[in-house]
Amino acid sequence: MNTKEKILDEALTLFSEKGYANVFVGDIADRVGIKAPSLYKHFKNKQAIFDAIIDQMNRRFEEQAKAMNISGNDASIDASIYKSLSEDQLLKLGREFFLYYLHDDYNRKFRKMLTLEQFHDVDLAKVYSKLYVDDPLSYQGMLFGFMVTAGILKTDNVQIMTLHFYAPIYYLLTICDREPEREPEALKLLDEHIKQFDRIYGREN
Amino acid sequence: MNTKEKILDEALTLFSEKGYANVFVGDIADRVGIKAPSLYKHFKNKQAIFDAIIDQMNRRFEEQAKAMNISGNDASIDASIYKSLSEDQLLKLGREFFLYYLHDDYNRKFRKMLTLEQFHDVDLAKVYSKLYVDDPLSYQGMLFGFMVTAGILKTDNVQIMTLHFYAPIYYLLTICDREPEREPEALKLLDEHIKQFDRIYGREN
DNA sequence: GTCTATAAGAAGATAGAC
DNA sequence: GTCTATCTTCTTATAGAC
Repeated sequence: MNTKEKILDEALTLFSEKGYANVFVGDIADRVGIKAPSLYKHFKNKQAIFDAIIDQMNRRFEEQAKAMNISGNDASIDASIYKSLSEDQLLKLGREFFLYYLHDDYNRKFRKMLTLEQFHDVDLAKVYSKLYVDDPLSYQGMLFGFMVTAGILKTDNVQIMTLHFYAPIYYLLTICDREPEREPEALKLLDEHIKQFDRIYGREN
Repeated sequence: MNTKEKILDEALTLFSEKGYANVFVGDIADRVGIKAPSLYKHFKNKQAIFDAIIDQMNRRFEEQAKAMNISGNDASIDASIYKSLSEDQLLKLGREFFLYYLHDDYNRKFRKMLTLEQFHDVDLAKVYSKLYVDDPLSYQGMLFGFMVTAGILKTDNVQIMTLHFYAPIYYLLTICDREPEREPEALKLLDEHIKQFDRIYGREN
């Protein structure tokens, strides 16, 4: 990893814990192993570091979205995976999704940073809403839509069913971001949530 | 309102929008209509203002909890209100609860301030979790418990049922805190959520 | 309790040598 | 690209008059 990347990496770590205003250029430099003035050879100023992190996330996200479109074409293939979805499979998928977002360093730090900066301006509010509200809901909603069509799930309001699936997961994620020691408790609730979700919306009903 | 109270009030307004570190003592003084140094006659320093806001919230919360215990004694009276709960009544109650927390200035500002400061230290994390995770869930869970006993609601896992009720409400609240212009959309989803909740857990099933 | 003046220090950023 | 030295500005907080 080159110096520029290392700066972004360490800055993200600090921003996610302390918030932009509480992180000093010197703190970032310390962690990178250089002096503060050297940092200005890589970025115009402190704000440019923050902006670069946001840009980087947008790029990664678009790549990921593109990769999903390639693997899933019109996403009906993604749904076909779920064609014969047992409760155990649903649990496994839910847990994997949850633990990935919780434990993946980049995802966790970026989410925490945005949490602290979401009210700072309209653009950041929109980024937060896109990443953690609208996109997960519309993607998950699309998958659930296919599953309803396939008769795996049953509902007359896919949007609300998706909200019922996703909102508790989001809620448990915010608990663990704030108090990581509550992860076991959250995982237990996650399992019970998914089991109950399956009972409510699954084939059997 | 005396000067000390006005300082707390204006400080909360600013902290909730910009975060503690981005608010300067002079900003608070400006809004109060005094000069920065005068502010130090009322509070030892900037941190003391923040701490006083937290203390004030704790006091208000304890008063409210006490008032609920008096009016509801062992809370079984609260539950009796819901004895004959129609979908319309559930909708009305849910909407009132949601709009109160969203529009009440003190609640909204305090919640937004804590959102921005929740990772700053363990104490603030605990305050956030108490106010917006554990207490709502245990209080709502208690009410739902009575309603299950009374046969108004049906479930074999009250905790998860409560999570299914509360998590979407929390989720919609965070959307509106971040993007107030999305309130109509959130209210529509709130209504559909509660209707669906009633269909899932209500008497009829 | 409020003011003006000011101290004290922190933090962002630049200059210029290497 | 990194460093030391330094500048500038901003911010908290105090001193002391009224």
